[in-house]
Amino acid sequence: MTITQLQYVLAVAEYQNFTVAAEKSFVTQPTLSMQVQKLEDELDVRIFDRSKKPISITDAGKKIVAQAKNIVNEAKRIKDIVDQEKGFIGGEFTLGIIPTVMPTLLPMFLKTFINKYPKVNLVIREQNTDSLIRNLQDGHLDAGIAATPLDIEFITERPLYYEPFVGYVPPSHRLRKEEKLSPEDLDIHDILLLEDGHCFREGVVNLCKASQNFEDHFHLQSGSFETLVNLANEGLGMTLLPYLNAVDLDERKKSNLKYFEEPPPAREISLIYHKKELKLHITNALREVIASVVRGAIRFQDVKIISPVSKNGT
Amino acid sequence: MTITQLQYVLAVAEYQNFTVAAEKSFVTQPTLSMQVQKLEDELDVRIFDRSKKPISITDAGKKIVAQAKNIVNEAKRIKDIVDQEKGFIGGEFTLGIIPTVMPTLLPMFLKTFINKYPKVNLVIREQNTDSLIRNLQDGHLDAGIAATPLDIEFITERPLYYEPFVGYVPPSHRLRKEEKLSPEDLDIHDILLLEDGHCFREGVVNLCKASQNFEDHFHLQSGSFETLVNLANEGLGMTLLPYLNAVDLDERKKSNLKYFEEPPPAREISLIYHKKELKLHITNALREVIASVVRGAIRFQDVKIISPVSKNGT
DNA sequence: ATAAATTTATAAAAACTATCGATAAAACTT
DNA sequence: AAGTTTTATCGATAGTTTTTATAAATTTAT
Repeated sequence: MTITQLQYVLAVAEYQNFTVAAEKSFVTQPTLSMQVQKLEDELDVRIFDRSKKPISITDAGKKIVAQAKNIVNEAKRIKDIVDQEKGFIGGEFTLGIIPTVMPTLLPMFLKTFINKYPKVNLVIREQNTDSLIRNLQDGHLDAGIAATPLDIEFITERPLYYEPFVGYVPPSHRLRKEEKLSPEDLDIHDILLLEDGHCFREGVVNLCKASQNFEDHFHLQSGSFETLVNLANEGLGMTLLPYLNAVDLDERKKSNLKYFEEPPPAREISLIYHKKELKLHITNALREVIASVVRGAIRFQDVKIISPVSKNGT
Repeated sequence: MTITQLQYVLAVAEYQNFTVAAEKSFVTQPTLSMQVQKLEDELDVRIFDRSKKPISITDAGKKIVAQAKNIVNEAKRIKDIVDQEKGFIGGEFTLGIIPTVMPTLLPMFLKTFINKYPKVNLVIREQNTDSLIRNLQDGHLDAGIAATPLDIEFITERPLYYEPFVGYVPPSHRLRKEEKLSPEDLDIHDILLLEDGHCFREGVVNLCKASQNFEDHFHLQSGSFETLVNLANEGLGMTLLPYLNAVDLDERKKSNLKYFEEPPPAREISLIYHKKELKLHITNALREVIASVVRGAIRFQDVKIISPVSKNGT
């Protein structure tokens, strides 16, 4: 049994087709077919059922594929271990970012990072917190950026910055006359929120919960802050924006912003990664780059951190 | 990088010597040396420092060896997966048994098992509960036999039998005149106990705790029941024995046994294994064999199970 | 300090294996 | 039923692992 054979098996399992799998593995079809056969002979079990097309995986095959994935992944990590030992900052690095952070944070640090560490092949994925955690666990992500604290056993959280919430209050809104917002003033029923799954929503819900007894139903949920702002302008209520999104608004819309009293409620944005610390060198490099660019953009000493995790265990 | 190369590296790491490692790997020394070199070249890092003898492992090497162990172990499991899928009962199976169970239980089932399943290469290791749990976690053991309940997240417990405690009370002892023992009569200060680490001791301590407020100091601790019995005969106190140890005593000593009132305090002995259920077929076969031989030796309906785990978190 | 013994590295030859291109066989499509 | 797609088989070839033989380096013993 060789690692190559396992990789071939994984390719066939993925593409459900020997010819395609061979192409993707950069070998000819007979090469791949023979190696898969050899492994099947050695284990004395069929992994794939080729009697019909498209081919299917046998029961034993499913378990073998699962284990093969495991082995091939662990084998790949040998290279990471060596890189880390050498202090080499390079190779592939996959970073997941939650949707409400992505558009504002990514442009701030991306250029700086790829210039400073040109040998890192940075792969960015936009994912909500739940899939982010799952992908960190099974090794599909090397690190993630999410609202914290999450308090998950196998994850290390390294705070990057604290981002206050800012109110977007259109002229027609009852809170328009207030100089500063206070969490007690908020009414969850006239705040426009992002759709479920975005952890920013959980944060806002928690913020309102802190001052009100709150039942779980909303006027409306949308997928982007831009939509929320436009809906607010239509008189459908107010909305809350993270600070970095708020400063990105055009001048006309900025006039509708209302800040909170000190200390403003804020979300904690952290770099999170598996406690196994597999690519710690790159992770640390990333953290320093982000921290340095954010330091110029956000400067708040005293904030009140709002948890992104819903209390009733979503 | 091949699995063979990783195995060679592991052999060198284990024997700290290329020549011996080659013999143990059933290849010649140049074969092994060259493959290790090839891997070092591919990773571009020294794994072993050969400049002095005996050779030593580099820092990077240590990490590579740890990961290689992982990979090679996971690779071995492919074969297990296939065996299990086929319902084949065979291959290596490593079983850990706690010291206070080993001498009485092992002779009862070993012959039956190896006759019934001649293709299983059973490896038995005597280990205390703590190392048993550790070895189950890192895959060095396939199953274990220990006093339960342990209530450990990743472990499945399948009770095998309930073994009552029996008092060994020498003629001079104050409890000698009693017909039956009762937990309330016991005084931890004149019970001879096994040394720390044997979970049987924890069970007895818990039994006494149930009726007394108990401070942690003992007259004496020994490593074997035989010593305890002999010490008891010297007038140093009484001791408690598991039922199967008690019935193994010679006739003269048996006269000093005193049973508990119904329901007698008892320990639960279980077959424990990782929730991953890697060799479930063999584990189940083992459980059935043990359960069938024990059924003839111990027959109690109503017992009071004493936990083997110390309450103050040892 | 030098010789002997032990251990690891190197070199060339032999055995073995993965890969390829060409082609046959099987299964599916129309 | 013919054509298309997909997988298996075959022989040739390049590449790799392994072995035997031997050299180089290191340690131990005299």
